[in-house]
Amino acid sequence: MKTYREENYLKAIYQLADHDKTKAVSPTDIANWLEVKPPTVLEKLAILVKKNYVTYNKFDGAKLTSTGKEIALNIVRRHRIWETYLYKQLNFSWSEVHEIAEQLEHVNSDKLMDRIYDIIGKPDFDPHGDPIPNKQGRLPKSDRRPLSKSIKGCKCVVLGVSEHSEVFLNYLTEMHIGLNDKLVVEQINSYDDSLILGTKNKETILMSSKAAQQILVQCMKPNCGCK
Amino acid sequence: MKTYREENYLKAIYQLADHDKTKAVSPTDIANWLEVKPPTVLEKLAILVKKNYVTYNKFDGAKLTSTGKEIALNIVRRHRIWETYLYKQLNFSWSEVHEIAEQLEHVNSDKLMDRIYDIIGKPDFDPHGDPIPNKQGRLPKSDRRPLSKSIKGCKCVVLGVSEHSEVFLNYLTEMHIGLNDKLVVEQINSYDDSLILGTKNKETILMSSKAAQQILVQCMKPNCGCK
DNA sequence: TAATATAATTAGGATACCCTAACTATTGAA
DNA sequence: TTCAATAGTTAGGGTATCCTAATTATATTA
Repeated sequence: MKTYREENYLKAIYQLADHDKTKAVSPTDIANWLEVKPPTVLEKLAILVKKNYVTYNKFDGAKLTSTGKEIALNIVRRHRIWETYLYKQLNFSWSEVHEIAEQLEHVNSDKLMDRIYDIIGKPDFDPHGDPIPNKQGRLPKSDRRPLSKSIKGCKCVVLGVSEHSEVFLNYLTEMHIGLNDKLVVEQINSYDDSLILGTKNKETILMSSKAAQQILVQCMKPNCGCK
Repeated sequence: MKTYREENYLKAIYQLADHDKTKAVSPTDIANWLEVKPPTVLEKLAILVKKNYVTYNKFDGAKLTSTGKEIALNIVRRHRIWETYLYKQLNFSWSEVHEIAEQLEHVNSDKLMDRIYDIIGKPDFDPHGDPIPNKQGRLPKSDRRPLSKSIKGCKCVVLGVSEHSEVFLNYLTEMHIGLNDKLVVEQINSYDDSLILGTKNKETILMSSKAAQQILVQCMKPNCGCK
């Protein structure tokens, strides 16, 4: 029996591991992520280990087993499908969809997910540019990389963001930067790595390195020389 | 804090009271409805009473307070809006929608409900003729009454059903009786209160009193004399 | 490296929900 | 009206989630 909480623990472990692949997922990380206390996490981890969804030890942290990963990716799939649906079909803004999808992702009906996925046109990526796992839990490939790794002169398309906070998303909206927009890197200030960008409206904007690290882009030409 | 279970208890009390307005809603009724045992219900009732959502005593049974009724009607509203949406927009069959709506009704987002309600065209009734409460918890008026209360010669329109079981809905389909169909009561057998009905295809069918009690109709003439 | 800060863990509790078994009150039928 | 069936209630548990406080282990840093 997978409860709503259990799904959230597995998803949290997946997302934390995905976010920083070099770092072990610690009980404290999970606790902060889910806004519970570490002992609560320890207790749940013991259960997840017993169910063979997770392995855990102090040094490697929590790791999903293949079964656990399958469940987590299914929730991620549902989440991203719902986000796309809310954005494309129900006219929610980029910054609104996450919270509602957090609830909808736990609705258990494969048939419903199939219908929704059909309607949005079976995309490989959600409106944030995050890949939608397929039913088998496989992720589509992409050449997305942070905008901060561009070289001068690079022309690229915005495919997503790494940070989903409302503050950041609102910042992008104010800057008139949205999904699938084209950007041109006109200048890179070597002092602080800030970028001067040309945007779709022929505006020229200055962007900090911090922000550029969170924007995921793909070069428009195959071997443009970006890292 | 209203949990998903709590919402279900309030909805159950509302629906049981609505279904038979003369009968007190007993703990056993609620237990059967929610598929739990009576002591579980008693325990929850004590909590709901303390929260002032419900009053309870052995003789009057469980009754919703105005606060409790408001919550219950909001859940009913969500449920019926989702059912309509699943049926009209996502092409689910009537027998499929209930189970999925049971889950979706607990998703908490007024904005989402507003969008969904807009898309289905802000109807007052769901496809089965059940009234959709407005945001203030007020039910749209209708003169729906059981077909079984018709007098001989009555001409009426089918507006809904009181029973939503698959068996019953399939029976109606077989009998070629659907929403908005016109019926004429040609004869009433006083022995068992069964009815002889004229239907849209000029068929004549016999219907038991049991079935007629579950079909909700409205007379086509204002003062036709039906009870 | 010793002192200190941080993380992991254990112990002990609380609440929400759900149960069975036993007891009491009510009702309904002989 | 009395006895048997049914409904309501109480007592006592169980699991899932979550907590605080205290303890132990690990890391960091002066």
